[in-house]
Amino acid sequence: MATGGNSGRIGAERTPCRLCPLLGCEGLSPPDETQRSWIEAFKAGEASYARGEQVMQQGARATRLYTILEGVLLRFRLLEDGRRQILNFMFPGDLVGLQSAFDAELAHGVEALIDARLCVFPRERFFELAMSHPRLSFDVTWLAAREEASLEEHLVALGQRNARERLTYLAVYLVQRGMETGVARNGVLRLTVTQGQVADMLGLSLVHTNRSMQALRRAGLVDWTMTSIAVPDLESARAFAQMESEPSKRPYI
Amino acid sequence: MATGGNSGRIGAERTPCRLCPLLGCEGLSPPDETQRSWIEAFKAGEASYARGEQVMQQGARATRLYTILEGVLLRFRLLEDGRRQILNFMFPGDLVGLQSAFDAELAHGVEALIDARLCVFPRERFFELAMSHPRLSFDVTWLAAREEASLEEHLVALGQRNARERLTYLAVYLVQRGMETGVARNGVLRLTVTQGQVADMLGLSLVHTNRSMQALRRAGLVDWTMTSIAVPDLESARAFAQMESEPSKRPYI
DNA sequence: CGTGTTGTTGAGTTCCTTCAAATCTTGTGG
DNA sequence: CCACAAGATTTGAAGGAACTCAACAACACG
Repeated sequence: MATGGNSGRIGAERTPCRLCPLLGCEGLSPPDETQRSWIEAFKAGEASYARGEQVMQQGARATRLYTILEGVLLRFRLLEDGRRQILNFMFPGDLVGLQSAFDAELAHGVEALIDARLCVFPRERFFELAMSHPRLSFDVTWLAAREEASLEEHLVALGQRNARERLTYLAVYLVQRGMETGVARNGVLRLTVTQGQVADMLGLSLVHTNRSMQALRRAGLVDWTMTSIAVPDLESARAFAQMESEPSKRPYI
Repeated sequence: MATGGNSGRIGAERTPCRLCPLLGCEGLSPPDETQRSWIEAFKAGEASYARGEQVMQQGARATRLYTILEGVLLRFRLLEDGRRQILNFMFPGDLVGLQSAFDAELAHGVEALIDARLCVFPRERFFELAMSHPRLSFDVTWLAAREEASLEEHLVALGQRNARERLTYLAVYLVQRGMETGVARNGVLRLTVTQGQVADMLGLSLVHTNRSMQALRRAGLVDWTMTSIAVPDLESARAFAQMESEPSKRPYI
């Protein structure tokens, strides 16, 4: 882990958009013919990253824009003294590096939580695309708004909930996103998230995260292990964490 | 306060866009001729809200989209048991109700922190605008990305900082935004934000918020009173709260 | 077989919360 | 203009949630 090396080269393989793995996802509404062909023209290639590799470096001025074809990434922010805050987890269909499309330097880093395959778009053509294809641009805004909604949920969790509530909140959030994107089934998400990562996401210490997880496991609410996150009863977990709304369908690039 | 009544009627007054008060703002880059005329055509009128009035109701399905001409709003999220999380403060030039543009029901409420005047756009024509004026649509995406960046900052604050750091963070954030939008000068923002509101934003108890404020006042870092927020030395305050980047300029609607 | 990462457990401390009550402000109506 | 009510700030004291420090066990990896 923490290999540091920024490999993730653009590979020769190039899945044609009509075979895009995202087409099979429940939670996504597929683009129409014309859209697809334009996306295909916009696409620069694909890139693969191994678990733990950096996809984007905080502070850098990114030149690419990505869509996740498969895998899970995480976005985080580092502070000078070494503390870090994980901002969000990113699933297939999510857009990576929107900020970078607006020429500012990246305020966060992105790394692969598990092996991932990304679809690459050249940043400099983003503006061009937005101008020539308002419909796609609109969808991008939609995605941005949805990401914003996620962050709001996280904010509510950090601001208003205690450790155990935060943990169940995050478990439900992840399992839910996993189910939408075909990564999870039956309330079980097979994904390796270390307790350290959870702690950095929820603003808790590692030790307290550990103890709270154990409490939730004993209570039968959330079973978060090294290799998977399981929420046996989503409804009661939602009730425990005071969660309400379920998310809606979305378009994708 | 908490007048409850949702007045805020669309008034007869209608500032022509070429006299828009936002044109005077340092932090905003003005639209060109064609853009302005299209915005003007899109505009449905203006609405005024008194301090404490609800602009948008959580759970409702909003029919309007707003831009703030003057005043400050706050966006919040209520939980069933009465807890509330303030998500963000909104300043002149900000877009209110973007989420509602995507037909989902509002996950947050919006209320006027001080008397405010808003520019009203009909929600149902938003899509139409996006399709016919990609440039403006692009700017909206820009705004959404910028709001997202704010939320990320808040998230870092709640997740990684202690009470006093959070308070100075918020003070700096507010004063900075105030200066960009012409509401603040010289590190002083004349704005009534109650300690209860601060507590609800930062995820702290009212009592602890109070004591931490006093500590910061004694330390000379932040002087947060009933009527204003003052940060004598922005740089040392930033250093204390471990803040780094300054925000960039932005377009507006 | 050591080395590094992750998970687990114990003990003591700090930060923050809760409860409760007093003071100060603000607004309102007589 | 004063009295009163409602809201906001302030202060004290006690309890609890979460943190730090420290050590050890389990596991993967080369």
